Amino acid sequence: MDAFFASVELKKRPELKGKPIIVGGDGDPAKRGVVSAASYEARKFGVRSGMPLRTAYKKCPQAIFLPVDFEAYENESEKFMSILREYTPLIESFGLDEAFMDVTETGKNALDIARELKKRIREELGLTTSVGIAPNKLLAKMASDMNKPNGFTVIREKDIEKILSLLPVRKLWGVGEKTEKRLHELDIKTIGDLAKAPVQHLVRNFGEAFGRMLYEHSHGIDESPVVPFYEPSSFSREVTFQEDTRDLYLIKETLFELAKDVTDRLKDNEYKARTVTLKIRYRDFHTITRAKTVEELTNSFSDIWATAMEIFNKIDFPKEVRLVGFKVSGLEKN
DNA sequence: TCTGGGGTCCTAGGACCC
DNA sequence: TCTGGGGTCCTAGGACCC
Repeated sequence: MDAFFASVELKKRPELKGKPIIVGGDGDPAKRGVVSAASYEARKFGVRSGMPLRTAYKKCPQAIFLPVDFEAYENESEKFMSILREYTPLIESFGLDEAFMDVTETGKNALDIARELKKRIREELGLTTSVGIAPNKLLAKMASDMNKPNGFTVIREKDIEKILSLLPVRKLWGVGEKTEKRLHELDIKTIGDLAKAPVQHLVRNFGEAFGRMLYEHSHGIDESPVVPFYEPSSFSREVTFQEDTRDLYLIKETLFELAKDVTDRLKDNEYKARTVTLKIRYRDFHTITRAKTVEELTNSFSDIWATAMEIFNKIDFPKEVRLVGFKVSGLEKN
């Protein structure tokens, strides 16, 4: 889905159409928060998702800043996914606004399906999409990114090398900022350069799993199946304070709220957990996590909070805190 | 100066067991 | 005095994705 959060906001307030829209935090560019989505009008000013709202404001002060309205996006996402489900049950959602579809067994032409989907989503939801069609998930994902917005991109088997080789390595799925930098240090700038590197060289530099993945991905190889449902492996919540604090009561109180929330979600989804993790991010962005695993699976708030306090009491607070987080993992279904 | 929130997966090291 | 090799579980941190 193109600029999904921003596009849903425009459905709520059509009079804003054509204006630069920035969705993020609680919609106040003077406060802490980052851009969750920016309309293409805002992107012209250099606004990107992940950017601090304050920075976005400097780049585009005339933009309309709106708070994140998850409920609205979840609703729209439901409608989007159910349209996809009419074509195949083999759908793997990836966040609220993306999905992989395996249409191999539908007996229909993938391009026809894609054309129909784009049309229906435009007509029924009033939203535009960018579609990628390819022999595997990796290439479909990269294809969908190539001609945004309103894209329609096909990568055929015979064109894989030609299409990949000239792209910067950063465009490869799984290569972020850090890996890009390390690859540059190895004089690897394009996906073609990466494809020329021997597997062993990559494994030595990036570890067994990641090295191998880089090798395969650079050759367009991806055998991973479309998986319609994953068991969750953790539930968590975290929050950044508007101002850094050393007030231990405030920190503990905030953790308490997060823990209640997470435990409610644990119960609602009918899981029990064995591990509790606290996360503290200090003023200088140094971040620590401290975990404890108990013998017995539990979903009882008082058990979970007791474990959290055991951990909490061992944590040092030598400097101000900007974020606290609470997570449960080691899950099993009730 | 600034750097959200919710997830996943991987690695390295230590404890422990046979 | 010198102490292997394999496996599992746990913790902490880091990179990446949307």
